[in-house]
Amino acid sequence: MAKQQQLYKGSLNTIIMKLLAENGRMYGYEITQKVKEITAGEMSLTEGALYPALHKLEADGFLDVDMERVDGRVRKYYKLTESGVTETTNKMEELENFIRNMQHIVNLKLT
Amino acid sequence: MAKQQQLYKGSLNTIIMKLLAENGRMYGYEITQKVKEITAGEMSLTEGALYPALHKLEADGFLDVDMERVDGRVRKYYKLTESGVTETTNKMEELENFIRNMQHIVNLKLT
DNA sequence: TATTATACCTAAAGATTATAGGTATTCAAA
DNA sequence: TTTGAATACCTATAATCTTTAGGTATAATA
Repeated sequence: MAKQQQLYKGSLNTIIMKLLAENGRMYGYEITQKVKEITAGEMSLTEGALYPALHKLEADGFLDVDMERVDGRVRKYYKLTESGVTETTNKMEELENFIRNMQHIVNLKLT
Repeated sequence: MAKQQQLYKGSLNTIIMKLLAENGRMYGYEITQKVKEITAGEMSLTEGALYPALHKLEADGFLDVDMERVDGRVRKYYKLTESGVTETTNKMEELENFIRNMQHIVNLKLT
């Protein structure tokens, strides 16, 4: 079992929003599974961080929700609002700038 | 004046230690200037974060300090200890993993 | 002489994530 | 059949890290 990669604080919202941008419509648990799948288990979102983050993004008007009952269980599907799309673009720019600057600072060569 | 890039929380120690690894011996204020210079002012370390971070790294045995009086002002020069060198390697691996995973998650193309 | 740059520092607040619980249903294995 | 794992949601509290907003002091510059 490889050591779990800790999230750099500030990256969670970006992850959530970009996944929604690419997949259109997702529910919380699905997002956690997607991240595990994409990173081969190296990263996993904790639910204690994820759900409050989703609620905050919704409260800020970046996400819309609709409930759906599937196989006897309720899912809360989230999708980006219009301002959520704009915010996603901003977050992505921030991430790209951060990574670019970090590359320069730590003299990092990415493959 | 472009918007200041916020640090992703968790990256400060990595920045400090990698700069020390590359430059051998630096003092706090010098580190802040170096980051500004490298990132063309896009990033700047706040002193309120930097100095406590340096003290913690020293307390954890990753940094050694010696004082020096230069032009009537005291500088505290820091350098990596042996375990600091090891820790720097670990931090760099973490950063590389984080960036790689983020690239996959957000489908990011870096130039 | 007043301001900017250099050089250090700390306390408190703010933001974000982790830990550690909780509920409830479905499905598979024992 | 009941036990455990997976699915699916949630919250409160703690922990972590950085920002904000101060502070002191010297040297150089306007």
